[in-house]
Amino acid sequence: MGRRKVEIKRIENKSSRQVTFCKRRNGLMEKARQLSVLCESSVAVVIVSATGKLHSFSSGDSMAKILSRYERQHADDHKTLDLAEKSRSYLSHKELLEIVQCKVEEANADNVSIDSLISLEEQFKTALSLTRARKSELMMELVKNLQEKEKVLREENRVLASQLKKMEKTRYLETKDEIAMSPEKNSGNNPPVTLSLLK
Amino acid sequence: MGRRKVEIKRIENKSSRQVTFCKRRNGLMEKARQLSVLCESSVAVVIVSATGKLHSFSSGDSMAKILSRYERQHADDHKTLDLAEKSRSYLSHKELLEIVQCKVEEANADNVSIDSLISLEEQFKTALSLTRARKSELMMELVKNLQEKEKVLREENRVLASQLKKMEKTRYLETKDEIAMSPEKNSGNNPPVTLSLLK
DNA sequence: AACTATTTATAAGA
DNA sequence: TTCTTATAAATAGTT
Repeated sequence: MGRRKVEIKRIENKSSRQVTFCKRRNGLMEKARQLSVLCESSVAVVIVSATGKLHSFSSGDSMAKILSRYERQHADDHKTLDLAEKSRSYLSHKELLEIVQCKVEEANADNVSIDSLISLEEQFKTALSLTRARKSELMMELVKNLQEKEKVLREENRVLASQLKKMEKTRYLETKDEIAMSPEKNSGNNPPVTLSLLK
Repeated sequence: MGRRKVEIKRIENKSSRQVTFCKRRNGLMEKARQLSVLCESSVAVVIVSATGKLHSFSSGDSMAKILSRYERQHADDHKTLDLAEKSRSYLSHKELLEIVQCKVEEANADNVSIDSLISLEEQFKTALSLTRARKSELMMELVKNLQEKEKVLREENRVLASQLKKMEKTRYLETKDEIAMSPEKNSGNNPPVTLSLLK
């Protein structure tokens, strides 16, 4: 439906491919919208351009709802996918936790088998101990870093303090000379303030 | 693009709506395919008919991959959805566990904050104990059921045994009469076999 | 981004 | 349902 018939195969010219992408993308979205309205159905379209840019359309029902319907249907398909595919861990921690929450509630309500709960228990046990281990590891790292930082700061401070002391001493001697000449009271004996931080 | 122009609004006639749904669904899928080929992009289409039937198309890249790209983009959107929406727990136990596995691996590799791990630990702790509690509950139920069943069976068995005993006794008396007439050796004193189950 | 010659999709009819 | 066909709609190439 254009000036000439086109074969359905990759368009080699980059710019005309880009233009066609834009036009047909819009066309597809519009068709999706029309279908959803005319036939009151739920339609979701997700397009990822060659450059990785995302475009999506979803009718009345939210995208999540439509995709969830898809996932329900295909829940068992995933069992056979390889791990790389399974690693589509596109959920944030937060989302994972929400799902875990749901699952646990579901496990509490439904007719779940004991076997499946034993396995769930085991998996959570493992997940818990791995999480805990990683947490400990990170905390140890953090502590180490903080200790390192403290050490550096202490050293800096020590150097500063010693420099200050030296200065005080010099000034004290100078002041003594001055006092010898004009004997007013003077608070020259204060210890350097920074020393307190070394306690 | 038909005999006449149609307004884009719900088609009231049920059968023509059905026909239109079918035609336009096919049209949409074909358009999606063409777009993906012409512009080497990833396209996913999910359609849920008014009757809840599912239809989907995905180009080269698997549906899961395309949807994961979508979810990655919108990971943060979900934070604001209400709980009902979040309850899209459309994952099987198995899938959940795969994701948990991934998450744990991710937590082990990435620059995850300690705070987030503490929360993850807490959540897994809760999930573990809830799962464990539900498991115990179900097992108790199962045990109770089994005990109930055993009781019923025992009772049945007892009744049968007593009936059998009665019969044996009757036969024994009859046999004694026969022996009195023709005195051959006879194993008539065996206790009923079923009684052993009552131990 | 508009235009328009054509192709394509499809609404209604058979 | 499937096919046919008149017509609306989409779009390829052009400006």
